[in-house]
Amino acid sequence: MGETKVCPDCGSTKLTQDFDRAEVICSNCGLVITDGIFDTGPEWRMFESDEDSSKGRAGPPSTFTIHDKGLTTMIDWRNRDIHGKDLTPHRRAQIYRLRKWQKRIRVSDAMERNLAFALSELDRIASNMRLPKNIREVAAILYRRAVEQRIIRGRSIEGVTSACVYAACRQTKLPRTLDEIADASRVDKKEIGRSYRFMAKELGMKLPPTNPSDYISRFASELGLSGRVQMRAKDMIDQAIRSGLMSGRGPMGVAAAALYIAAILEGERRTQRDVSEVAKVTEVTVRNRYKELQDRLALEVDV
DNA sequence: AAGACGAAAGTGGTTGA
DNA sequence: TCAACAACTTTCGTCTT
Repeated sequence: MGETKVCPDCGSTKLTQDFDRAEVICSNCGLVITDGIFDTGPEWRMFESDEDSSKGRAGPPSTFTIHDKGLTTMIDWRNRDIHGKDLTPHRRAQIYRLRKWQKRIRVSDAMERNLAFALSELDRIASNMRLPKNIREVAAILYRRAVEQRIIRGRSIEGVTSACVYAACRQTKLPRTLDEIADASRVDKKEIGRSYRFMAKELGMKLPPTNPSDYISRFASELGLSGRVQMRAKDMIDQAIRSGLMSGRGPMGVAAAALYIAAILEGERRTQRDVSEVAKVTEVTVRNRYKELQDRLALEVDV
């Protein structure tokens, strides 16, 4: 690995090798560079056989308790055998070594258990929200890094996983709102936001503020609008942003308004109510943004 | 009757002292 | 830590299609 590589996504040269798997990861955006599939399956499922594993994903994972089912053997500290007799020196040395390994295994065990829970939680949230696989992968990587950086300390696992999902969505340019994620998980919006901000700082990921355009395709398909409308809406947003307007405005409101106007322009009118519903803002906000867009961009919209 | 509009008061989050 | 502030929401009455 002599040649210097560059992240194809963000252009950063800070690529790091992931520990236990032969993977190169961009430390800026979390993108996996090598095409090796990031398969979370085999590893974290550990030794607890395949029996129920974690495909069933309803409700709180029952696997949580199963993890140590009969598997965490304790080695007694007394140097006696089951009959209470003393052990031979040879035997004692052997037991000593066993204890040592027991300890070591248990340390990594705790981490693995943490990961196991977190990743199944991650999967639960992600499938709740119908997120594409690549987002889950990015989220999983972020979580791994969060664990390595000791970020979870003092924070709930669920909070951090939710934050990972949120971050992953944004990185992938398919942003979801904190509310949406809060709905899909068991953590409230506030907590997710806190965890996210902390993570962003600690992991040094710089995410640009959400671009309203990123919402367009999702909203549009939810409203059954054509590609032409989407194009038009994105154009409008680009124009507005480039001329410095719309700053400080909520991206979803902007997206909603642009979509609303574009739909009218293309003869696919939707009501303000419908648009505001998918964008999770109120009609009033749609109206306000739409007014601004209208006279700031000098659009002629015959309503 | 449904949708669009806008005023006014209320809410939660950010910012700056 | 607290108050000021802007964005956004809620509510509601009126106008338009």
